[in-house]
Amino acid sequence: MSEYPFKSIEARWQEFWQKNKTFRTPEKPDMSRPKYYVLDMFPYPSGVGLHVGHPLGYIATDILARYKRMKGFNVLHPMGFDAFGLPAEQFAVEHGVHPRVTTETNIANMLRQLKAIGLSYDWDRVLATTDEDYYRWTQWIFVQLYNSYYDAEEETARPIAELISRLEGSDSEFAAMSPKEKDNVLAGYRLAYIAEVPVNWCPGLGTVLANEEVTNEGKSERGNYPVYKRGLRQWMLRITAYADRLERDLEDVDWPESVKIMQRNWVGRSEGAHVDFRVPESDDIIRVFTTRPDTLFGATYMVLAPEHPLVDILTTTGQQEAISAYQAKVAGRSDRERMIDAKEKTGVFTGGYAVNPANGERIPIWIADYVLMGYGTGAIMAVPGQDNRDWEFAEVFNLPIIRTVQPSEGYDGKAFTGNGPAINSGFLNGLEIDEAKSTMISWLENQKKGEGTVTYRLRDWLFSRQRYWGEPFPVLHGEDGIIETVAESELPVTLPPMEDFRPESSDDPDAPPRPPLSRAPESWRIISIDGKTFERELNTMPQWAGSCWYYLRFIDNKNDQCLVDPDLEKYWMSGGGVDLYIGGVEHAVLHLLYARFWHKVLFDLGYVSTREPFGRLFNQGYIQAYAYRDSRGIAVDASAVVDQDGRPAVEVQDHKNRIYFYEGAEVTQEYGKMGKSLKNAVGPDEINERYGCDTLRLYEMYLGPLDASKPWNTRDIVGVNRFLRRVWRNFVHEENDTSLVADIEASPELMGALHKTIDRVSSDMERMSFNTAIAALIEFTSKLVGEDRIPRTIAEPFLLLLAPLAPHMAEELWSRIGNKESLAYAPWPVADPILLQSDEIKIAVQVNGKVRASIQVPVDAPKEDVFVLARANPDVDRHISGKTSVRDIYVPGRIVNLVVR
RNA sequence: GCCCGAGUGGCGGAACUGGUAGACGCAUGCGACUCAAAAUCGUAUGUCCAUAGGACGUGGGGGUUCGAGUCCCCCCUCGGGUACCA
Repeated sequence: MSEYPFKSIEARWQEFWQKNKTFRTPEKPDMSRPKYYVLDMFPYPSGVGLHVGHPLGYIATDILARYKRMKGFNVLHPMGFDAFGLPAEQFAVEHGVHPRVTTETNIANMLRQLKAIGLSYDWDRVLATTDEDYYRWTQWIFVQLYNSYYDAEEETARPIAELISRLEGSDSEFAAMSPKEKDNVLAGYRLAYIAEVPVNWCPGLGTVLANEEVTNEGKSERGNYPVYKRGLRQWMLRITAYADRLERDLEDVDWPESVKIMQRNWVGRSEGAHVDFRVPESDDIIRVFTTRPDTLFGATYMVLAPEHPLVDILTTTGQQEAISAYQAKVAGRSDRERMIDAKEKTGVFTGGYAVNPANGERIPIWIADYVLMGYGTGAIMAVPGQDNRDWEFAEVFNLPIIRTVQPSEGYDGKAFTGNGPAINSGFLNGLEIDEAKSTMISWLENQKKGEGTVTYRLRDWLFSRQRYWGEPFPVLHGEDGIIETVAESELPVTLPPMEDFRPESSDDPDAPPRPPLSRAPESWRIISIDGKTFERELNTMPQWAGSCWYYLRFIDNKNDQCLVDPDLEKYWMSGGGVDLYIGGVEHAVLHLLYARFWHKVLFDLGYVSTREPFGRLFNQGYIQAYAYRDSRGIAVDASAVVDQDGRPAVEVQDHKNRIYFYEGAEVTQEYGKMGKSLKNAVGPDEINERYGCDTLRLYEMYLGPLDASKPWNTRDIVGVNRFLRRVWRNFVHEENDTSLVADIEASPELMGALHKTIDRVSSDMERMSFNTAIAALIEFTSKLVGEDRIPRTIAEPFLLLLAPLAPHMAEELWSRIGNKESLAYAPWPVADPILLQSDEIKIAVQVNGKVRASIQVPVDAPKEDVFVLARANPDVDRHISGKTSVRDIYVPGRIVNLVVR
């Protein structure tokens, strides 16, 4: 008896592919052939290894890579690791193990797991963002950003040197400045610059925290230290310069419409006006941005963000206490929490007033947390008549409401946001909104009280981190405050060896940050060039940096002269960039926007040939699983959670009336994306061991459509395993292990079924509908069960169809029926159109839209004949006899509908 | 809060362009093989009423249409993102 020996088969073929470098993409490909660049979003090499959610996308891209090879494409299908980042650093802080060691161990383990799934990556192109010869070029790109500015007129990045020589020549004031002053001016232009921005500062940990690392009580997730909002000098990247292009060029890419919409909303272009409100008896001006300058006459009060710099000046002595208390309350909350609670309107009157520039009225100035410092100017004019949030605020605090747009007839709601003529608005009265806007903008401009403007929700990219395990900035700070970038020949600036990776903590919330690199040996920190002393930048880059351009490095990963060879770049990126990029929709905005931004800069500077990096994007769904949170709202390791009877949560999670505990403390259950955030990962190794990776591959694809999220449940896995065992029995004799494939003629029925299967599987491959492709193969396999011998003309095409999905079994059977070569590059079968045709088709007959019968008709039967046949059917006749015919409908090849009364 | 998705039998899902809802798989029932079990093969399986047959049915409510899982409006629930998790 030979039961499907998956272990030996899978080991043999994985070794074969590795030894023969079957899937290696030549460094110099034959460029006369079409190319297909299929890319996965690369993983973080976590300590727990791959979870079953990762391979969902990887198996899909692998199937396509294998399919495209069989279709004659040069395929580039690489894999790498986004290996800088917090967990390795955190582990280092806690256990004293260098992040490099942890990272290398984790990568080795994940490589083993990836290879064990039979993924056809070009293993010679594996890279990690932590490789010195990779981050050398990440730093190089940073230098390009620093040394460039955005020419808004020409809409392109240019070398800053061009701007300097222009200013030196035409601007005498600039020419006369000291180097330090010039630096300050240029910082206003560079694509990389330093600015002070508000952050969640945790002095106890000596670092900035993400919103998710801050608990509801304003404490740090780790260590429970207090967290403060404070300004910090940070590296920023001027992504806002590209806002328009990032929005506009979405038109040219084949991405899910929802992702494009999210990116457009994230960029958040809005047209409107800046309006200046004067503060009486002072020189202070409060500038606001509004999308509705036409409603200025209805601005009855102003609201500033609690952190707005003018608040302290405007606040009267009587209000001082209330204002400070409110500011303190708000400071401990994240922007997100402020927005979630936005329905509950809170705020405090500053005691100060401003003058409405349209009508000269004195209006009160409030502070409230629904106005965020990070958007617009951090101040708004409140127009309750036309804005819901303002209306609600005005109701709570008894502020005046003036309608300045005539609501439509019968309108009895609160704020009116629809169209209508202006009222109570002086010179605007009677004008429709669009006209009123432009009239008001010209008036403001004439009066020097404001101007028309476009703003974006998008903010510049905060690019520095107070961490060790990231790319060092190739930046030197001179004693005189002058900044210099490290010479290209000196790159990479490698991380110094260290034993203590903690940033310096402090009890003083205002103490300057001392990131881990401040503990680096002086020999690293301080360098001397031409007699001048410099200190290295002590911050590092965020994890986003390395993932911003890895798709380019895969094209030419060994190049030590430039980041990518131009000819290779042109070939692999032709046709609009990466041909297919698969990853989770969680990257819809940040990663994809950052990568597009860098790509556009590289395009402007002439290093890449396409405007966009990723021509086609596809989001795979999530594998979801139960997760658990403790009383502070922090996710705990799901595998260590037990119920009240001490049973592991994974065994009872579907049961009702369970209470869950983690280390003795009660936790709450929720359901969501499998991964590190929710700490609910399940690995693929166990399934591999028990059923083999061809089963795992098929199972993950058979779970449902690729873009749908679905729960992880191993119960159904036997189904696809039975399918593979059935295929094996069809091809290999159970007793003597010999091939059952023979050079005999196939029946016309079987041949017809095969070609319909070829047709179905081929179109399913094209539209990435792998679950239905597998269903088609299962159906066809059932038809083979009764056959003693499988005709070769059936067997070979069938194995080729199976090959991308279950490559180990396909290769094994392919070789057992006498083929000497791997099928990895064998041509994909083509369905014979003649065998797909049939003379008769089945048509459903409806009466008044309800199906009553189905009839066989010739494919080309004329309408009238079909109606006659339909009426002749007894099941139809029963429903139409005695009734008047109103209308007969025939959709050829699909349906008959007889409408009667 | 704001932005983006999803919701179809007991379960995972199919139905690609408005045209027979439930392909395929799991689970379950029955049968064959077997001393027996496993494996395998065959067969049935949306719900309700029932004799032929019929009514209902794609999260809920309304609408458009000869015909709606699919299009439009309102609502509910769940998931993703919300800028330092990536």
